[in-house]
Amino acid sequence: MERTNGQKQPPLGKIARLYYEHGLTHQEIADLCGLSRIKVTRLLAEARLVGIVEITVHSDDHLFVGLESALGHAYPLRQAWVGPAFEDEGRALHSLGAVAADCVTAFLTEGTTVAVGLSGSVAAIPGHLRKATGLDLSIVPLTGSKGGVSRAASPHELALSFAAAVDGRAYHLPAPLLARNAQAARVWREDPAVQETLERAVSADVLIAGIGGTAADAGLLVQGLSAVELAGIRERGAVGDISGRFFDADGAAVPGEVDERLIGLSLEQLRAVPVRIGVARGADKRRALAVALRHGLINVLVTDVSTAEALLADADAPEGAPS
Amino acid sequence: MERTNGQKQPPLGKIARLYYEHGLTHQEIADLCGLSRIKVTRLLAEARLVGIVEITVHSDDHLFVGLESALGHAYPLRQAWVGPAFEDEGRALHSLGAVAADCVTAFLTEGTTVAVGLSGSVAAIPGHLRKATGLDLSIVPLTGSKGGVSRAASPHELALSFAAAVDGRAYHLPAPLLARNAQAARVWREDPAVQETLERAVSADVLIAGIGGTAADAGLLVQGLSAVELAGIRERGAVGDISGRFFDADGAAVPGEVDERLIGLSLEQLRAVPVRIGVARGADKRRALAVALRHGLINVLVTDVSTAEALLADADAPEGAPS
DNA sequence: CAGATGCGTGAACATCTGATCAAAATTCGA
DNA sequence: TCGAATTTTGATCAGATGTTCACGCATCTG
Repeated sequence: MERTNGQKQPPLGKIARLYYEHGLTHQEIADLCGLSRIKVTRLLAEARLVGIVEITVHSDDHLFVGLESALGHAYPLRQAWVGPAFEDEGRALHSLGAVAADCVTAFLTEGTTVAVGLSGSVAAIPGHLRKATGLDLSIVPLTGSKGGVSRAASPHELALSFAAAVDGRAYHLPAPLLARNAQAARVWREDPAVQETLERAVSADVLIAGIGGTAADAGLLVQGLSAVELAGIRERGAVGDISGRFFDADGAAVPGEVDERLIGLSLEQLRAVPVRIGVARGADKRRALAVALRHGLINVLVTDVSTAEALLADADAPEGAPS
Repeated sequence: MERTNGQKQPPLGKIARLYYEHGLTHQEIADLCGLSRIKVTRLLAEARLVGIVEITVHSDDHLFVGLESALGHAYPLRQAWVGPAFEDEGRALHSLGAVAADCVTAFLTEGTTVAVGLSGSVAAIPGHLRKATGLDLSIVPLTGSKGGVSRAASPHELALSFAAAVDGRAYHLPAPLLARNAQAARVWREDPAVQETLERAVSADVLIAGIGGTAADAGLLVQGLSAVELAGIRERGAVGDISGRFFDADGAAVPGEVDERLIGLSLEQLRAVPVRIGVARGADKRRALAVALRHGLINVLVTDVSTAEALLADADAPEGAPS
């Protein structure tokens, strides 16, 4: 009718530029391009999502310097990164991912190998990473993959996302997270491809993993276990897990059936990685985090303000169970 | 001196990051940092201004492809860059600067020398340029500097801004734009420092200048002339100027007292630069632009939609003076 | 020292933006 | 071919943002 050129989808770049560089309002762009305002709003959102629009903050400022250094004194840490706290779980995850992304980025240098664990928090990272071209980075999964519940459930998928985001190379660990039984697990571990990737993970420079609690929904791993299995693990003293390996209040491995079925690095092997970044937040994780920090399972902490404050409180009352 | 709420000025980087990376609202940041919402709004604006926050659009899309290619056919141009049109002069200038910045950037390669002319439009560019590190760029003024009315009035200041923005090296032309008289101008031109910079300008790879009209307020140069001088120039057939050199309807130089007093490249010397970017918009400039384009004084055009359309109309009615 | 001038601040307002929801269009399957 | 499910679209509205204005505090000036 009136529009002679209104047929094709207008290029995102044009819209984005009109908005961000030329300062037109959504409405003005809509009029100019023959679209509805809402459509422009959505196209702009897409442009940001896809990465056509990139917003960078050039600054080394840390967000909560005080808390970060306090944590560094209270626990044996190389670094702590603290982000804002949120009521909403979705926002919290998003934000934590942003902090974690800044954190890993700080550890990337030429040829760095990063091992990634299975964790919802870790899955939130790739979206915030920015290309670090020319660094020749390698990304390795820490464990096998869990049946396809959600995308985040597979460290392999995660490794791919990371690799795509930072322009690195991803390796595959062709095995399930949990084998049917101890016997099957042993078979998997003998697979040469599995062995190769696990070795690569052991010798990684940086490790990034979530910390799981032992509450029923505190972590992706826990969610894959039956109530019975979980109860057994708790009975044996487990307070949390890192990359699928449960540990007790002394930071020691918790043996058992689940542990034998799991395909991935052992706690001792994890310790071999010099930089061990733990990402977690929330009341569920408080106990597990405190232990992981105190016993050096984790080296670098990424968390939010409220968890950080809780951890500082725990540090003052070391052994007494905080309730 | 510290305020009662005990907060020192919080770092811009923190605020910017909370907003752009973590998605807090201004209000939330204000509460978190103990500031008023408005203050946060202002700090964020400052962060963008200073360049702590950088918004990049990764796209090669041109804004008005149709107009740009039409101009390319109607006039002997290498390229045309067209931006949106605005009622408001301030916005128009800002926007034109953004387009011009994209345009010059497209011509920057290793070791490029850019010569910058005296122009309000050109002055709007540096704010939109982004660092192109490692290119070893040189920025040279095309003319001497005008007495300190506004910052934009000095090509030297401009060259410095450009150089700072793209991380290049700026050269100085230590001379006034207009000498007291022809005699004084000759003396200035004999100065070795002046000669050296002028030579550098003549052999520049890219030239970027505004186009001035002959209306009383159409251009920075014109504003510095007396009504009598201006009348004289118009009588001799001048329709506009580029970098201080007036030209007539045939694109030929307009000699005279002003021309002799001016310190800067001649029209012929300007033509020696392979890429000649002209930046201008508005009804005032229409006439001058059409001539400059038709006779190849300018090689690459940066303008806005409405000026572009006017120029296309002029191209159809070549010689008849459009009034 | 009073008055003038400029800068920084926050309140109120106007505008812009993004989320929600319902209608329309499209695709897919029977 | 029709209908159902899914996606796309636009209207409405709540909330976020930015601008304007008036005030207070500081410094400058006579």
